[in-house]
Amino acid sequence: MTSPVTTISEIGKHEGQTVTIRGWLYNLRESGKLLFPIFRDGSGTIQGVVPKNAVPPEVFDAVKGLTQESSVIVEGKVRADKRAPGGYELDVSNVQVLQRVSEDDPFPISLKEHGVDFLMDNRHLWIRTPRQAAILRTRAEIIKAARDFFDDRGFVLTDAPILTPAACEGTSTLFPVDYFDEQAYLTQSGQLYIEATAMALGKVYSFGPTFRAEKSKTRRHLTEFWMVEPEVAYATLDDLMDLAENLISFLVNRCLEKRRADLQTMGRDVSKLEKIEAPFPRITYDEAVKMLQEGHAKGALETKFEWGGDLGSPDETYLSAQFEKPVMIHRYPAQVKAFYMEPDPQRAELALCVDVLAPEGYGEIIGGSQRIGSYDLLLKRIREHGLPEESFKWYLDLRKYGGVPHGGFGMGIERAVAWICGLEHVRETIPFARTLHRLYP
RNA sequence: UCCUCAGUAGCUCAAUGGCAGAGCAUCCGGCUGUUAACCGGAGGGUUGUAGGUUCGAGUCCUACCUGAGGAGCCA
Repeated sequence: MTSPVTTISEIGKHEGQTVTIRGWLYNLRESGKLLFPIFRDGSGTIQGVVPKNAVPPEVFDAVKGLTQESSVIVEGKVRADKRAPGGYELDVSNVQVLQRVSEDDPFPISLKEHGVDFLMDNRHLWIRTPRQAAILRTRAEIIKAARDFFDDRGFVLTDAPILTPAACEGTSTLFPVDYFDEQAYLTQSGQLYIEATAMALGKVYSFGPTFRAEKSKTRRHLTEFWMVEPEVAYATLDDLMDLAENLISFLVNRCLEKRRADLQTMGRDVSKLEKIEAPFPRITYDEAVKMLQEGHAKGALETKFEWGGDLGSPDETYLSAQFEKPVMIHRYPAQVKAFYMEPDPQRAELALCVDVLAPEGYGEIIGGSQRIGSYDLLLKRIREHGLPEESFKWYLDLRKYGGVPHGGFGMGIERAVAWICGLEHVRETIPFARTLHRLYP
C-alpha cells in the first residue's frame, strides 16, 4: 500500500483522496454482497464500505467474516457521507490482515453491556472501546493543562520522592516496602518535600503517584492515585484560593476547547462545565455548619451536624449541591486537620485551610492550607500528634533557616477527571486502577 | 472494621420448592446502505464452595469464598 498513512481523527483533511489507516476491526456488519467494517486506530472510528462487485475478490474475502479486534492495514478513498456519524466513510480498496483473532477465542468485550467485575478483569482490553479511549485522552489533556498552567506562571516542577522513610501525615495507612536493611513506605503526599523545594525556588509543584492503604470501597477511592501539588513561598490562604479556582477553570476550559468531541462520546452534559468560571463561592466552615444544620432541619440530611467535626461524605454532597460551581470551604477547626496547618491569627482554634468540593456530588478534589511558619509551634504540634521528632528534623530546618509564610494544595487527578468527564467511578479515569480488591491486570 | 446487595452458558440476565431458559457472542445458511444491523438454524451448564432441611433445592437454612455499593478515612 503506497498511499499516505493518516489517522482517523485527521481523515477529514483527506476527503476525495486514497489513504492508509493502520488499526483494528472494531465491528463488522454484513449485508450479503456488501460489507460494513468499522475500523478504529486509537484516534477514532470510521466505517468502511466493501461492495463485492467493486473490489478484488481477495479483498472481499479478507473482510468477510473477519473477527472483532483483528489488526488490519486498510487502504481506501475518503468520502463525505451524511449517514456517517463522523461525517466520513472509507471506500475500501485494499486490506492487509496482520493478525486474525480466532473464532475459538473471540475478543471478550462485545458491544453489549458488561458487568464491572468482568470489565475490570479485562481492563487491558476494555480500554480499546471508544468511551474508555475518550476518557484516557481527556485525562491526558487535563494533566497537560495542569502542567501548562503552572509552567506558564513561573512554577518549577520539583517532583517528590516516592520511597519515603516515614509518614507525611501520621494518620493515613501506608504501604511498607523493604529498602535494603531499612523499612520504607510509599509516599502518601509530596507536600513536605515540596515545602523544601519552595523555600529553594519560590513557586514549585510536584506531579506524581501517591499511595494510601486505606480500606475504602467507594466510587471516589483508589489505593494508587496521582496528585498535582503546588507550593508557594509567601502565599496566604487567599492566594491559594485564587490559585485553586484559576487552575480548575483553566482545566475545564481546556477540555471544552480540545476534548469536546470526547466529552460528547462520554455523554457528558457540557452545559454544566460551561458554567465553571472563576471566581468560585467561598464559605467558611462556620457558614457550612449553618447550611448543614438548615439542611437537617429541612430533612435533606439524616444526622444533625455539630460544629467541630470534619465533613462527612453526605455533608460534602449536600453542600456542593447548593452551588453550580465548585465551592471552597475554608477555616476548619484545627483539631480535625493535619498538624502542619497554620492557625488563624484571628481565631487560634481554626486552621488556615481550604477544601474545594466539585459540583454534582463528586466531593473533595482539592485540599490545601497555609503551613505553620514558626519553628516552636511546629515542634509543639509534632509532639502533640505523637510523631517521631527525629524523622521531622529536616522539615523543622525549613523554619530554622529563613522560615516564611507559605502554603499549597493537592489536587487529585482522578477525582478531577471523574468530575469533568461525568463518570460514575474513578476507576475509569486511570488506565489501570488499583483498588482495595484489585491488583490485576 | 461495619452495613447492604449480588454470584446460573464466554457475556448480560430469566426461571412460584417440581423438565435449566432467552438475548448477545461462536458455528452454518440468507440478505447491496447496515448503524449495539436484521432473518432462519445449530452447539454450548458440576447454578461460587462445603454442609444441612426436604419425596424433591438454582430457589429455603448455616458457614465460608469472591465481587459490588455505602459508612468511617481521605484527594
